[in-house]
Amino acid sequence: MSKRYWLVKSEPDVYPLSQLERDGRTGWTGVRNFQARNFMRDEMKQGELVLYYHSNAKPPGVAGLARVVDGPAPDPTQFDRKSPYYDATSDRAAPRWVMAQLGFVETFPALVPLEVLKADPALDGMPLLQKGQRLSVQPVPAAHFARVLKLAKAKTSASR
DNA sequence: GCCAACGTTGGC
DNA sequence: GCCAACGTTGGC
Repeated sequence: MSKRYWLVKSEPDVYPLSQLERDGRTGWTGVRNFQARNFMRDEMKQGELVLYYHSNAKPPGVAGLARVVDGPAPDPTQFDRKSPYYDATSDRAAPRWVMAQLGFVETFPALVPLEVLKADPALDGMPLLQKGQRLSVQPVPAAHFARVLKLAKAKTSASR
């Protein structure tokens, strides 16, 4: 089976890519959407690459790369009464929410802005760009993933 | 700050 | 099972 590619969203005010770089790796806690959970639980495999997207940012865009560094694990915040992600209905014996485990890979030389992604015909149909999509964890078709990397590199050479 | 789009909840 | 109300996401 070939590798898949992913995208995760994070608000830079909350957990920017630079923080993942400092931490090295992190549990992707706080996801409370079933579809996103299912991707993390069932489909994200160790070693797969992840576009790290900054949402609610100025401007929003892809900041760099992360990697799935381990299998999924129960999200501890669901059992933490002090956490905003606490879920009183989750059973410890069968936790409802899981987290992916992500490691830092690289920060792009420059952010690839959402505006640039939208303007690129090669990215037509990319899930991120679909109207109304809000998934914080989502798949990225291989061709789109390669294209985003190319845009990130193109920025580098253009800035020299 | 606005608001469109979406997911979830709960009354019936 | 339907659907209105509500809360959240996230670009602008």
